[in-house]
Amino acid sequence: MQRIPGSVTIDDVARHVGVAKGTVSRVLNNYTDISDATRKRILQAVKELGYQPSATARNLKRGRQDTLGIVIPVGHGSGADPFLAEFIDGIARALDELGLDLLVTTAHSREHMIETLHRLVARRKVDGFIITRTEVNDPRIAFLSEKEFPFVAHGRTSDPSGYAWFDIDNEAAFADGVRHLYSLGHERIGFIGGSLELNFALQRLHGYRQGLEALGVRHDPDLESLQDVSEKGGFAGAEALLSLDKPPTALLCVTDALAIGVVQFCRKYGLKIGSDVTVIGYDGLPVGEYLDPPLTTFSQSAQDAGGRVARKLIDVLDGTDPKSLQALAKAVLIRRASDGAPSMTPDELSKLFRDRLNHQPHSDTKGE
Amino acid sequence: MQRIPGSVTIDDVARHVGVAKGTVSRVLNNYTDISDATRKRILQAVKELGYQPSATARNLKRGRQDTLGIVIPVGHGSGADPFLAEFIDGIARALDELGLDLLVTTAHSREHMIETLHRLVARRKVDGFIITRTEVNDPRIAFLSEKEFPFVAHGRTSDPSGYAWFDIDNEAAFADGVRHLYSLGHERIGFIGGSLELNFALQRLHGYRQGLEALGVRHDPDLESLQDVSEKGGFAGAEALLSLDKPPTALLCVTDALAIGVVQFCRKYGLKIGSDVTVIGYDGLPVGEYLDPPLTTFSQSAQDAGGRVARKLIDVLDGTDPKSLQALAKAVLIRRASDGAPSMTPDELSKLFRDRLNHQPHSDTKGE
DNA sequence: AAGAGTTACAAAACCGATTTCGGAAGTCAA
DNA sequence: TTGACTTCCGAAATCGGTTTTGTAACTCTT
Repeated sequence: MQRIPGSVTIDDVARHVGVAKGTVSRVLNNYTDISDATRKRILQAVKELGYQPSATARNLKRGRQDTLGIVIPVGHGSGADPFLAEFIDGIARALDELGLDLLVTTAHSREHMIETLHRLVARRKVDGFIITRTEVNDPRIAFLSEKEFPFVAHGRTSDPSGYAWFDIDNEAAFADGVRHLYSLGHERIGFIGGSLELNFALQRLHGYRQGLEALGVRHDPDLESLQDVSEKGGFAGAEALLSLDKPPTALLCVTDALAIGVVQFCRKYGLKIGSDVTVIGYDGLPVGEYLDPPLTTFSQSAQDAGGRVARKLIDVLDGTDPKSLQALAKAVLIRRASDGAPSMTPDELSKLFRDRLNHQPHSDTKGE
Repeated sequence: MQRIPGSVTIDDVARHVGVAKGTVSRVLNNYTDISDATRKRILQAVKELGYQPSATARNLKRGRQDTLGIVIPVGHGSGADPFLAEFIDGIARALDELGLDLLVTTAHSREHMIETLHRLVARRKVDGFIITRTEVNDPRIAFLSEKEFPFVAHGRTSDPSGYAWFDIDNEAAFADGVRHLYSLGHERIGFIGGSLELNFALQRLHGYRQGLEALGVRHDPDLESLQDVSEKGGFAGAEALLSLDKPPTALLCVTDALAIGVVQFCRKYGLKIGSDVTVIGYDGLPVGEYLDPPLTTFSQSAQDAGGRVARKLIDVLDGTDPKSLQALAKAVLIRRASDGAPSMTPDELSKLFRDRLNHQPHSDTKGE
């Protein structure tokens, strides 16, 4: 009863032309056993009536939804993750070209995420999933694998062998980062990371250590601070590391958000970024460009990643073996202005910082 | 044939219990004419088999999709709009509570957007639409209104009488902004706006002018610069206005993106923000907090707006008269640190700026 | 104890497409 | 002519639910 008004069905078209609805369907789906004359009349009627087949009815019969799903984690009111925003943008663009749509849902906890996944799979609202921010042991991937439900991951898990994924070579990037900082003259290089359940955080930590080892330096656990992957976390991480007796002169952060927090911290205490303290982020977010100084960061084009991942998932749905759809890309270091040669030794930095701590902190905190 | 493996249907449940499938359906939909014994047996079987009804089949019969749609405009590779990201986040959170999902698609041009809208409506993939960034004469609203397809707008059009919307009182906000700047001591106040086809840009311009009028100042077209609503636009706008013979000492920008561009510009020429030049943005983006200095801005909580708009659309779908679902909210000025009393007169500012222009510009531009 | 109501469910129709099946009409070879 | 093939399309089954309709078996009335 409450039908959408003006919605024309295949029966309307069939009646209008005087054929069976099956015939209309065959014309629209390019079957060959239709005479040219009839085809033309039907096409004409379709155009006249503005008929478009109901996605629902078609899906019911076909068993496909032409829709992909993504579940994004949300914190408590913290605001959208800019990386994910770019990523989703990239997915949607890619899907648009293929006539598919993207279903976006949120989850506020790990349980909620699995629950949502479960619902969407069981109710068959989507044909496949895109998983982001993979964890070392990811319950989502376990769930979807077990259900044999198509999906693709952005990032790997501890065992990346059985599914399609796209990832960045995080180890290589961070090893490079260490080498880069070392060549700038930094001897003590700090690391601000995130929960080691997040695979990218773990990989970047490994890369950081590998980079040090390659230089013959033993990694110092004191220089590794694990925090919430957010601006607040970066702030806290900077505080922790710069308070050390022998603080690092350079900080390698696993995300731009963390790096932004570090910048905040340094600004608050009047430490000059790019000389007193060097900061490097990761994500290549556009925001970084507008920071003062513009943030040096590893870029992986979230948008591009979204597009790639979407296309991989389409391939999976088309029957390609997921195992053959695994790809590793390199991150590129975008040097802006937050890195440079150290202006002083760790000891001097420590002294400077303590000085600043005792004075009224630099008044650049927020007004009202 | 290519059915999702392990997908259990209502028939499976019915057979398992030994009842008709209609009976199962009635149990699941809380009909009363079922004996307790049968109800229990069916519920038991449902749990045992892990049955969840197919959304598609249900939708086909019900004529509803439990899905809302949003079409977001995307530029050419420019990156995601942070405001929209927050907005969508807010929508998705609200919908999650109600068991609805959000379909996100992109459109790269106005025509493409209408086309996408058309497709989604005709194929009935969504029950209603959320329209953002309304234009003074919005073809999307015209289209949906004519089709009598449910929708809600974030922002109004020139004739806002016939549909549901949520908007901010842009005029009031900008009039307030002018008053605020004037009270800080600014005599020449500039305006950096966007295309006047965007209703919010038009309204904010009106508000700006009203604010001036209320102070008995006649608005000066030279002080109004219309740009692309982006960082680049802000940069260009700042350049245009600060190059005037009598430049404004304060710039009111219609979005934070523009304000960020202004900050960039001032940084490049070594103009101190909050004293030499005052900048105020609009959107209350979290990013603004991390700028140096933190951006003073009108906040309207994109996330909150998303939630409100979503709930309004639900109400429309539930039969509430859209005309009764119109709401105007106030923007709040968040004072951070980019506004302050002018440190000099327009003439002095002009001289200072010309000086800086002739020297090598301050070297804070990006390194490679 | 007969007619009137309930109760509790089975059976069937329906939503709007796609796809299978089968048959009428036309074509061709024998 | 007649049987065998095509060509073209109508009829019906199907996807997996929801909703309507119908009815057997009880329970009340009076």
